[in-house]
Amino acid sequence: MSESDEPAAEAQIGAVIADKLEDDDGLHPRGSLFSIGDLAREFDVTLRTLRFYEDKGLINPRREGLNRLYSRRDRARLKLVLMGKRVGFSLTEIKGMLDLYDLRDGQVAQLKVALDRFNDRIAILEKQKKEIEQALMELRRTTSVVSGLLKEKEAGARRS
Amino acid sequence: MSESDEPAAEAQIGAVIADKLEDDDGLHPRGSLFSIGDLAREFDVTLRTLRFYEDKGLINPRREGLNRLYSRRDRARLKLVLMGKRVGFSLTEIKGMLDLYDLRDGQVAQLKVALDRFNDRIAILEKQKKEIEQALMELRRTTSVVSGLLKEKEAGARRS
DNA sequence: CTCTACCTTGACGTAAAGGGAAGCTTGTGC
DNA sequence: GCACAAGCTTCCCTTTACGTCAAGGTAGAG
Repeated sequence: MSESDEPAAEAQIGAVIADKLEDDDGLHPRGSLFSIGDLAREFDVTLRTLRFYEDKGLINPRREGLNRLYSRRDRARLKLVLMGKRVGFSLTEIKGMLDLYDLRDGQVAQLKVALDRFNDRIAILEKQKKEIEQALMELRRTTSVVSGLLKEKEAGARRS
Repeated sequence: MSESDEPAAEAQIGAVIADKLEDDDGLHPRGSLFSIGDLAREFDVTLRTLRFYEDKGLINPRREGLNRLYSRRDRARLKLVLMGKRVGFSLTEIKGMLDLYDLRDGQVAQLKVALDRFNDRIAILEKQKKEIEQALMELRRTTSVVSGLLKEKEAGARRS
């Protein structure tokens, strides 16, 4: 239950939002910069994945020659992406929300939109949960029927 | 709560297994035969789907010239396929189980295998259910954080 | 100079379950 | 004699989230 190990293995959502709000774009001289490998290790994703996300417009690291250089902001975006994935958003949906953030005109409106999406997702997840519960019931019924049949069959076999 | 309407719209699993055990292969003269359209209507699937299933080896209707002719057995298989889908098996997995049935040597062994698969599925579904519950928790936490932020922002805006 | 590790782009593959459309038959009824 | 309904086959398209080569660049270690 310590809290200093595994810095962001599970990316607390609170921290994500917090990071998002830290918002140290490129304002200060040179914050912490990361290589693609750094982020891959930290968040346990493959390099391919990071490049893929970039290709999809989810992250936009600068270049140092050919190599990608990720800022803290890129890192925060990645965190958001991964948390989005965990709760079931598609990359496209996530991009939509990230793009909204980037517009950051009033911010408030954007947050409201995000909030709505979250609530939609919650509804969807609850529905899926019910479907799974349905499936579970059907399966349990089935297994009990089948095991009943099995017992009959075996009993029959013993009698013959 | 009546039980005579919607014959198989939801295919009771008990009935499925029962059908499977009726086992009227081609033994008796001429049972009931169905056209592709018949089954499509009865189970609310498209013709495309039925042909697709055939393509995947899940059903093997005979031909009357070019046209497909489905036997009661084909129909029972279809029922199993659809129920398998409902509980989350892939078509490939379903085919595997159906093929086992067709080996019908001892039958008992096959039923045991099916039973195992069912239990595996149950485990998977339970896991998914937990994941969904996790996601729900994360989302709920997030929404509360975000709506908290929103309130702050709005309050701040009013003060400025 | 050569290894090795790490990085790059780009194209193609994969799984799942069909959807959709083109274009040909066949049967039925008027 | 023709339209219309149903079927048939074949082939390509879709979505999601990457994995997997291919083919080569670059930098530091020894």
